[in-house]
Amino acid sequence: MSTDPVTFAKAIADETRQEIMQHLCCVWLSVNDVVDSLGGKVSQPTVSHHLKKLEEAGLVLVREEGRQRFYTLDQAQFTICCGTLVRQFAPDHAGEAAVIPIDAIRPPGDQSE
Amino acid sequence: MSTDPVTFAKAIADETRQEIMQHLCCVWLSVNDVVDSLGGKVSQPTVSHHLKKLEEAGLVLVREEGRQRFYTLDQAQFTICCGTLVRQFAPDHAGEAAVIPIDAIRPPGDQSE
DNA sequence: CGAATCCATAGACAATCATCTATACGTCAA
DNA sequence: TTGACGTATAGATGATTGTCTATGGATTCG
Repeated sequence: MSTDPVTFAKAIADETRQEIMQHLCCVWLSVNDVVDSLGGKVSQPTVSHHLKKLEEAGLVLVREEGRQRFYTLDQAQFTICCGTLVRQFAPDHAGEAAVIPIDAIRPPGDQSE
Repeated sequence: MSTDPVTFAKAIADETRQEIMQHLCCVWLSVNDVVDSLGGKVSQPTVSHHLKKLEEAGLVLVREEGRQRFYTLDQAQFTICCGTLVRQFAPDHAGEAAVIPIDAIRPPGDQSE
């Protein structure tokens, strides 16, 4: 149900897949829309393959409509996975910094710690 | 300097490496300590290989002491990477949920959306 | 019905990667 | 200095994976 950290990491550990995720952020796109958004970088079956990976990891929402399948990034699930990562591997920072701008954590020029 | 999301994801996208990260969380361990902590799962050169990967991704801190090398997980850097992920792929959730317990986001049995 | 469109699946191939054994390098101790 | 210890590196191998072309299944339209 809740994706384990290894599955989550493997799902997002590819440049093309992260590009796709970027394009699926906040919008619904059909498979061909995704193919077009990548500007001929990869073929349609390759896009389908990546979307399947993301779906298996529970990172996208799917809506079927006629002969088309629309995908969008599940931001809530993605956020949950990142939260799990932080709690598991950065317990000293859980509860504070996960979404704080970098400069707020390490001011420019800061040498301490 | 600041690890990009693809490099970060690839660095943590391995079960053995996540086990190592778990053991390096909040403590300093020598290479052999890490090998022992894995209970013979993998060999010493394999551990060195994984530690190198983590080091290249900027996820561990290293301290040399005589003929030993001590490693520890860089929780701050790890947290920064997770924050970058959330801002990039879950902008609607940046600023809120990254560290909120799952049940607070999706109550058990919740079917909505 | 028949053709076109959208997408998934199958199979092949190359690249990446996790792992091992063997070995080399640096450090410490006797 | 010599040997033991801790770690990194080199090279080989098997498994995984990203990508392609070809094709099949399902839906829509004329």
